[in-house]
Amino acid sequence: MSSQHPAYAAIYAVVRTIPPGKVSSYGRIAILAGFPGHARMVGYALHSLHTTHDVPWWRVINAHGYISNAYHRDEQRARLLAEGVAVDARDHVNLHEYGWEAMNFREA
DNA sequence: CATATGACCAAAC
DNA sequence: GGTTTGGCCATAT
Repeated sequence: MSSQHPAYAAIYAVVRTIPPGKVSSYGRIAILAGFPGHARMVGYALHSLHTTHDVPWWRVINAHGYISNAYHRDEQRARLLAEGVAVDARDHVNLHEYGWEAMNFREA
């Protein structure tokens, strides 16, 4: 792998942990990777993936539940829909339904 | 080394 | 629902 920064490896590892049909946020990934508050680094790390398809980058959206990716939002929406995640016409995902366990405190 | 920009976030208005 | 502000840090120039 050609990770520029050591922290990227941890970020990628956490993103790979997201199960299909679920989504998480940049900030939450940063916390799980051991870098609370460094959400921006997560976004940069995922952007750095470019063509490397080792990581399910499409399962990561912003904390508001919206797709933040301006470059591949169409592809990201299509991939999420393909996994069963309902994406709104405004590229919005219901975090209460599809949010990953790590950010979903009510499951009972 | 200094600035600007960015797949962010939370609080405030 | 929207915008603005301050904060975090990696890259590019």
